[in-house]
Parts: sequence; C-alpha cells; structure tokens
Amino acid sequence: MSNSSARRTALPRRRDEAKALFRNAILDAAEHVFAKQGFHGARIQDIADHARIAVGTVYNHFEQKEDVLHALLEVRLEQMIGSLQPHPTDPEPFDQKLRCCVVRTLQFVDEHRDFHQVALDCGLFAKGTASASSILKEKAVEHFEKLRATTFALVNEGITCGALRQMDPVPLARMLGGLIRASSIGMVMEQSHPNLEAEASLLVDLYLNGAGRAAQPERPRDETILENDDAS
Amino acid sequence: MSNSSARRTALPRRRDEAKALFRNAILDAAEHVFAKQGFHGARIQDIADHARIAVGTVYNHFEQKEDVLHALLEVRLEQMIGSLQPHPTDPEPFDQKLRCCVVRTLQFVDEHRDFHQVALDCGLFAKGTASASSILKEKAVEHFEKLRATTFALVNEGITCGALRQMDPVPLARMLGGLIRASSIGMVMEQSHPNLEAEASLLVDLYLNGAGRAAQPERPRDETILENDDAS
Amino acid sequence: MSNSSARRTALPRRRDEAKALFRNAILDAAEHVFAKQGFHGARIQDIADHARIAVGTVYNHFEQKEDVLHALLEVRLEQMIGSLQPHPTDPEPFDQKLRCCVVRTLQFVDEHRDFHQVALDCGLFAKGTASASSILKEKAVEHFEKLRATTFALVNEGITCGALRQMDPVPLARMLGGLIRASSIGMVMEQSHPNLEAEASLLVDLYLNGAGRAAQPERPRDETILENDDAS
Amino acid sequence: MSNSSARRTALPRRRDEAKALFRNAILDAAEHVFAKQGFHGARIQDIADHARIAVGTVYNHFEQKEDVLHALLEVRLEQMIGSLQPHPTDPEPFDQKLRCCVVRTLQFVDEHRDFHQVALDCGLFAKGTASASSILKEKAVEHFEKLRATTFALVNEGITCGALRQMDPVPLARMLGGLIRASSIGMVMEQSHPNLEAEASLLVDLYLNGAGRAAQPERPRDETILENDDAS
DNA sequence: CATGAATGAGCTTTCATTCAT
DNA sequence: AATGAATGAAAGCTCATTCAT
Repeated sequence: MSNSSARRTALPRRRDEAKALFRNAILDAAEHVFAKQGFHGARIQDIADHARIAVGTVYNHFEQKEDVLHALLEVRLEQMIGSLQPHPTDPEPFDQKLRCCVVRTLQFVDEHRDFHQVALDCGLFAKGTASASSILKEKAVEHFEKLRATTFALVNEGITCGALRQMDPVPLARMLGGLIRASSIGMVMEQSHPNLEAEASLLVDLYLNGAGRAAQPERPRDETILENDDAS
Repeated sequence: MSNSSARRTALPRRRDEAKALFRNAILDAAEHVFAKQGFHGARIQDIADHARIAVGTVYNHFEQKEDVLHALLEVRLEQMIGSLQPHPTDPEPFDQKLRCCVVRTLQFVDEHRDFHQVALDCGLFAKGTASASSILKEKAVEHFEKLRATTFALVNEGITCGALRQMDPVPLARMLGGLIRASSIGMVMEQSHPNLEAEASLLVDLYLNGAGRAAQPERPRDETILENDDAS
Repeated sequence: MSNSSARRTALPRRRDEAKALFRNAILDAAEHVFAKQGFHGARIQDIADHARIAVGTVYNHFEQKEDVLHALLEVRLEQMIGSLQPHPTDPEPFDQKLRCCVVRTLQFVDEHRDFHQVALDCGLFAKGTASASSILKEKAVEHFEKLRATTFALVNEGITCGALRQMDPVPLARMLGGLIRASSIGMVMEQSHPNLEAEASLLVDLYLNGAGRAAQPERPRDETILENDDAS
Repeated sequence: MSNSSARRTALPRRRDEAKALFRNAILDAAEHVFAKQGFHGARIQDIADHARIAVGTVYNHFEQKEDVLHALLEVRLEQMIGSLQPHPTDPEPFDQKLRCCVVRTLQFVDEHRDFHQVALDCGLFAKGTASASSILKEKAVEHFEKLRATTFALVNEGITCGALRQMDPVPLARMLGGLIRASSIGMVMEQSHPNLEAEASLLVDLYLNGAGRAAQPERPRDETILENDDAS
C-alpha cells in the first residue's frame, strides 16, 4: 500500500525533475543559439542539437518557437529586475545604494551576455508598444513595463529621500535606464570585461552630478582646467 | 551628330532621374514596411506593392533584400549624423550648441519614426560587433562607428572648451548617446509628440548637471543645497 | 500445488477480461473519434484521451493505428453482415424475408452511425481493389467481399425461389447493395431518424417492383396497370 | 502607339494562356496522384513532380493543398452533371431519355476513373453534412447538393410525364443515385470496361421495372423460370 | 528596364511510434 | 501491462531570388 502510494508520488516526482531538466536544457541551448544566430536565424533543429535532444522534445515543452523565447526572457528578466532592485543589505545613503544596484545589474549583464544579446535582438529594452514588428508582440510591453517600473521605483525613492532632484520622475527613470543600457551595450558590444565597480561608479557619478565641468567634486585638476578655460 | 551626342548625354540624365525615382520609391516603401513588419516580417512583395512596382524591379536596383536595408539605413544615418553635428549657425557657448544639436536630432527622430523603428529593430544603435545575429553584420559596426565618432567629436569639443569634465571622453560619449537613445525610444514607443525643445533642454541639463539634488542651479530650497553649493 | 495451478488458470482469465476491457474501450473511443475527425484527422492521443488511457496502452493492444481501424471495422462488419443475413425467424415469402433483412440492416446503421461514418470515410463500401489510395489496402477487398457475398446469397435465394428475375445475380446484388447504401447515406448524412420500417418497405418495394408508373400495385389508375396486375 | 497598346493586351493574354496551362497541368497531375495515393497520401511534391513544375508553382495557383482538390472536383463535377442532365437531342419517351442520361454518365465515369476514385476517397458522393471528418468540409454539401438537384430534376420530369410513380421524388432520386453509384463503383473497383450501353439498359430497366420476377415484360425465358420454380 | 510568375531550399510543426520507468 | 515523454521522419507552406517576356 505504501508501495503503491509511494509509486504514485515517486514517479511523478521523478518525471517533474526530468521535465524541469529538459526545459532548462532547452532554455540554455536557446539562449546560446539565439545569441549567436539571432531569433530568426536560429532553427529549432539548432536548439535541439545544442541541447542534445530531438526536435520533437522542444515541442513537448513549448508550443511554438516564440514561446521558447518568451520563457527565456521572462526567467532572465526576473533575475535582472532582482539585480536592479535595492537589497536589504545595501547601504543606506541613496548614492551608495544606487551604486550597489547598478553594480549588481552590470554584473548580471556581464554574466549573461547571451541573454543581453538576445534581449537587444528582440528589442526587449527598446520597442515596447511599437511592436507589430517585434517578435515579442504584446509581451514586449509587459516585459518592458516591468523593468521600467523597477527603475521608476528606484528613482522615486531617490526623490523622496532628497537625493534626486524634485522633478517629474519619468524622465529621470528614462535617463537612468538609458545610462545602464549604454553601459550594457558597451560591454556586450566590445566584448570587454571592464572593471564593473569602476564602471558603475562612473555611471552613478555621471547620473548624479552630470558631465559638466562644474560637477567635478573630487580632485579638480586645476591647471588643465584653467588652461582649457583660457583656450575656450 | 551633335544630335546623337546630345542624346548620349541627355538620355543618361533622364535615365538617372528615373533610376533615382525608383530607387527612392523603393527605399520609402521599405522604410514603411520594415517599420510596420520588421525586417524579417517584410516580404519583398510587400515593399514592391507599397511602391506600386513589380518585385523584379526591386532586384533591378538592389542585389538582395539586405541591401535595401543597408541603403536605407545609410541614407538616413547620414542625415541623422548631420543633425547631431554642430552647425556653423549654432550659438557658441557649448551648452547652447549641444542643446541645438540635440534638438535637431530629436526633431529628426520625430520626423523619421519609421526609420528609428527600423534602426532599433536591426540593432543599429545597439549591437555592433556582436553581429552574427544582426541582419546588418559587418556593416553595423561601420554604421555604429560613424555615429559614435560624431558623438565623440561633440564631446571632445566640450572637453576642449572646458564645458565638460576633463576625463576619458569614451564614457562621456557613450553616456550622451545613451541619453539621446533613451529619449528617442521614449518618443517612438509612446508615440507621443512631446515638446522637443523642452525634452532637449531637460536632456542637456541632466547631462551637464546630473540628476542629483545638488545639481539644481535654479530655485535653491534650503540650507542643504546651499551647503552643497559651498562644497562645490 | 492445486493453489498454484488454480492461479495459473484463474489469473489468465482475469487478465483476459481486463485485456478485453481495454481493447473494447479503445475500439469504442476509436469509433467515435474516427467518425468525428476522420481516420487521418484522428490522433492516437485523441483516442487514448477518449478512452481515458495512455497512448502507450493503445500500442500494447494494437501494432499500429491502422490495426485499430481494421479491428473496428471487422467487428462491426461482422455484426452488419449478421443483420443482413436472413434469420431463422424471418417469415418465408421472399419479399417479407428481404424486408426483414433490410429493416435489421437499416436499424444497425441507425444504431451505429459512427461506424457508418467511418466505413464511408475509409471507402469500406466503395473502393475495394483500387485501394492504393485506401487506408484499408488489401483488407478492404476482403471486407467488401464478405458483404457482397452476403448480398449475393440473399439475391440468389430470391432467384431460386422465383421471387427475383432469372438473370445474372451479380448486377442484382450490386443493385440491392446500392439501394441499401443510398438509404444508409441518407440517414447518416441528414442525421434524420426516419421510420425505418417505412424506409425498408419503400426500398424493398422499389427494388422488387421498380419506380416505373406501371409498378404501382395500389390504386390502379388504368388498364395498363390492370393488365400488369393480371400478368402477375 | 498601336505597338504599346498591343503590348498591354498581348502580354497579359499570353500570361493568361500560360496561367491556364499551368493550372490545368496541376489539376491533371493532382487527379492522377490523388487517385493513386489518396488525398492524404499525396504530397504536393508528388503533384508538382507529376506536372513537371516546382512546388512553389502549385502555391502560385492554389492557396492550399485542399484548394487543389476543390478545384479539381468542381470542374469534373460540373462535367458530370452535364452528363447526367437531359440533352436537347435526347429522344422523348422518358425511359429512352433516362437511358441516354445514364449512358452518358457511365461513359463519363469510365473516362474519368481517376476523378471517380478521388471523389469516392473524399466522400463526394457520400458524406455531405457529416463532414467534420471530410476533407471537403462545407464544400462537400454544396457539391453533393448540386448532384442531388440534378437527379431530383430528372426524376421530377419522369413523374410529371407519368413515366414514374406518383410519389415523393426524394427517395426516388436517392434510389436512382444509389444505382448509378453502384454501377460506377463496380466499374472503378473491378477495373472492368463493360459494355456501357448494356449496363445502362440494365440499370434503367431495373430502376423502372424492379428486380421482381413479375417485372420482366420482355422475352420471358419460360423454360428456365419453370425449371427454377420446380427446383424451389 | 519593368514585369510577375516559376523556382526550390528551408523551416516550423505534427504525430505515429518507441521506450524507460 | 500502463504510462507519457522522447524521438525524428515527414510534409505543408513561405518567400528570396531568378528569368522569360
């Protein structure tokens, strides 16, 4: 009796494990193949080959090719949002906290270049509504919105605590997003592995203080600046 | 004889006009169709239909589908770069000049949303080297580089004239690009027609002075700000 | 020992029961699904779902999809032939006996519309030899032949007893088959539930007396009919 | 001028000819392949091969595989209906006229065995409404109805002119259809080329006078009958 | 040079069948 | 023996490109 009941739960348990195993294998393979060949250039066969399974198996786990992409982006995006959100262990002053978030996010991008490649290819960070042309269609808006909301919350916190300007948070959030995207693209494009801490510091510094000459709080290199001033 | 020689020069002229006429019609149609359906979703047939010509005619002007895209992007990108570059008539103080450039660029984006849609779809502003997956392949780098060079020159001028921080111009240029891209995406995505002047002013202000509370030159509200002012 | 030997015989019996249970469940499900979706439109999965068993179980009872169809048709066809054959209890005069056979057959069709749908779909009553295109291939001839033989025997009896014309029984049998098929198709197609007795009477009357005006036994209208009446 | 206008009409004319040429080649090939392999067993590739054209060309003329079938059946059915309908040159007495119609129809079947094979395979003469399972879906009803209407008109004429019983024409038409179908199936199945005239005469005779012994108006073969009577 | 039908490689998806549990 | 996921061959359909007119 315990035997039979054990079977009833043991078998499904094994099956579920196996199922998850296959599903993840497919997603990993897809991430790699999509990044290398782009969504359109990737054939289901390629993904299956990479995952060392049969084509049909892919279709046992996902209804269509697009769904593989959606599932992939969903999982990773959730992780990325987790990186961007403030953690309880982050230091309190807002600029420090923001720096931590940015460091984590750039780390995530650095560690998931394939995902980023794919996300860019699909316009995950760019197209949203105008998505008749997007592979992601309606889902793109959803995904994009999630990310935007996270940035928005972060910026709002900054405004509330007085660390950011008292102004419409929408452009502030858009700007922060633009900077992070710029850094991410730089990393993925140039295939460089920069000092992430430094990159994040620079980004946050520029975001908070601007690129203008007046903004340089630390070590003003007087002579150079003066010379330049004269020259101008 | 003079007749025949006249023909020899007159005819080619007409032909060239006609040729250009077709070529432009194709590019215009392609811009629209690519924007609506994406590069992969657009069939040559669709483009031909839109240009009210035959499919074969497209192939009389372009070797392959990709070439239509390249030609399209090349033309528009040249225009866009023209917008981003300082004009002789732009006012001198760097911040004013920068503002003019940004206004022109945003205007260009606003007037060429279809192009922007396409450019985003193809990763023109995003993928560059990592372009096995890109439709643009090698050309993407070329295109991207041109744009980057323009931004770079602008930023360098800013540094030289002392309006921008004395620092590595690469991240500065990347940042400026990120901000402009963020604004552009916002416009295309939300299909809004914002006050471009205001948007540009905001962008330049944020770029030069940052989003930090200290950066607010106008309306100081309390001591903290004053303290910060002192510190700077 | 007697225990064990009892087992040896008792167990197989249960097993056989269970086996038959599954087999019949599969055939019933198949009948329904084939009728609704056609042989090609029916997936093994659909049949299994309908029988509330697993796909694999179907393959424990039948080698391949076609075999399910064959088994189904075989069983039902045997029943149908049983309906068409004269029963010992049928009344003697040939026309009465024929009427009984036809009534039974139409009843069978009425009660097994799904089977009929399937049989028609597979060309059971129609294609026979020319069966490269048939799903039933060689078996079709076999099946068709059985049915034809039964009709043939019936017609032969009619000829022998003098109720039917003294002529080549082959076209006579073919004709009877054609009439029954016509009625059957009418029933299945129009999804009507006609008065089977009346339908059978009409069929037999037309078969025996023809559709010609002279053939009307009731309400004689003029001499011609009377003459014929006399002749009979 | 006349040249250019000639071109405008000459080119399309040629094209239309070519178009019809291809279309017919496809339909002929399809008829053959469908008959040999059945609709489901026939691949578009097979049809294209048989027509010595490319797969894509089939799709330039028909939207889907099914449409090829529909077009094929439509054309042939129209012809078949033409055969079944009375011609102006047919002799007047109804039985003679009917015989002419049946002869023509059997001739048509004889000459278009492939079509008949296909029609049977698709349930053109059998399934109609119950067509969830049919390849023809809704169109089947339409086709079937056309044929039925023709038979119906023929029977109605017979009733009106007094050659057929004064009764509900529906079963009369159904019966006539059943007989013709039976003969057709016999021909296609047995691949025999019978004397069509004789077959038609037999069919009409049986239809009008029935199979009953009393129905034999001509040449009673007395001895045989008596012998058989004795034997029974 | 415009035209538009022909071409056929290529890809997604389906589903009968197998097999490990 | 039941189960249901894995398998992979097979087929319909698309569409970039070619080419005869």
